Amino acid sequence: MRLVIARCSVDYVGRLTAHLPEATRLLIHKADGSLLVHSDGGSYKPLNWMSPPATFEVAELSEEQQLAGVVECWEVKHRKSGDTLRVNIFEFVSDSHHELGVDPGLTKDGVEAHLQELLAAQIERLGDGHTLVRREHMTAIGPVDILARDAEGAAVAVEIKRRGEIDGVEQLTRYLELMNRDPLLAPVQGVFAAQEIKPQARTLAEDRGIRCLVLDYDDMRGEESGELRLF
Amino acid sequence: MRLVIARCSVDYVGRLTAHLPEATRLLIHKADGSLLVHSDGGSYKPLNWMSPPATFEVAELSEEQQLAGVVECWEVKHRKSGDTLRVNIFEFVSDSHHELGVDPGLTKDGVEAHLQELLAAQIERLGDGHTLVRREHMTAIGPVDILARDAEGAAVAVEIKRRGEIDGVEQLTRYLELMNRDPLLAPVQGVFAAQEIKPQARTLAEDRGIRCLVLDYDDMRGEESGELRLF
DNA sequence: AAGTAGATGTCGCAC
DNA sequence: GTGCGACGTCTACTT
Repeated sequence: MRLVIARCSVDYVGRLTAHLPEATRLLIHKADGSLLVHSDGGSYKPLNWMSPPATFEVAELSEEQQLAGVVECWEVKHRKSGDTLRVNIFEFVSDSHHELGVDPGLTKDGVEAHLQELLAAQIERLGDGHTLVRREHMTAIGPVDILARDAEGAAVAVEIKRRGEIDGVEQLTRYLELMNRDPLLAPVQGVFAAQEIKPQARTLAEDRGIRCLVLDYDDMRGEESGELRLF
Repeated sequence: MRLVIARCSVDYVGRLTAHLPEATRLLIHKADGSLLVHSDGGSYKPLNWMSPPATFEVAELSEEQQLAGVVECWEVKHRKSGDTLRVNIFEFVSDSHHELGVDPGLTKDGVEAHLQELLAAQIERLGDGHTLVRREHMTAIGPVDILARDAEGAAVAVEIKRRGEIDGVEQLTRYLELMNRDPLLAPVQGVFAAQEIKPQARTLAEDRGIRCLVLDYDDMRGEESGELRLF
């Protein structure tokens, strides 16, 4: 990994064209050929970048570039799409190289999968007398998170999200449309379950007769550990 | 901006919990308090990070940490959400600081906005005799990209995307539902226009009576410059 | 290879 | 601030 602090301007030509005027920035050139251009602010997204796999080349300086004060020009090109990042360097402030080796990578503990697991185990949160049929019930257009039956034995399809937004309601609507054509299931009641449901999503869901259920993650985890203690 | 190359492990606790085992990485600590943890590969997304605004603190080392060989522990906490990133540093390989100043920022030329502009100017691409009513026609749930009328004077609502996927069809469907309740507009014909339309999106659209129109960006730009030459 | 749904998405704009 | 759509989305996973 090469780290360069330099006064530079940057031009990107690819899916769009973009330009960064001259300023001092951090340039990160990774082992896989990718290049990141970072400023001292913003979030993790670079001002501009080239993703791997890419080729890195120090380009010949045109007379125009030399007159403008460019001391080095980098041309980073994507191997497949041909997208190009051109960096005009006016001054090197710092330039270093470090061997990092291959990273063991991130391990994460998801939330949505855990929510599904918890709700399947605590299915009565859907309402008294509810029973679980199965998780990931397959339909022609994809799996419904949870299929259950209410106290009267009627089918209940549950879509689980960490944050409930309109997209999730649309998804559940498509499932319900399909499932309600199946005489063995119909009528199917829809439940939109999430840690947090956005007002617009709730309005859309309720307008379509879909019930909204806010899941308290901490509470559910508490109940889980409580159950564990009993055994 | 502080740049540190260090052998470290990282733990994130926030919307999810995640862990990075000990390895040599690049740590970028920005002026706004944010921290990025990068490996020598992957794309522009860091292995782990904390977005601004955040507080940075060098934490006391527990006995356990000292025994494990930790020489310094950073605790970076998000000011609002309380999400925390803890970096255990086992060895400093490099440590430097640079003043970058405020960045003038990126200027870009978009594509979707340009497509809308071009289609409005070349409205006959919708079909012979079509006329433009307006761009960004407001409805109660948001603006329709283009409202036009066909040769017979019937309303045509156009949704434009760079890449046409199912979401876009759902969006247009919602607009059409609403617009078809307006006696001044109904019946409204839907057109889903994009540089590229995914098969599933096309199937869904056509199933709902929405016409699909593939836009040739280069061709449209060519016609635009051709028109410019005439004047 | 292509399609789909999720993301600690991030970013920018309108209300 | 919240809502909402776009993004050079990226990414992992399934078909």
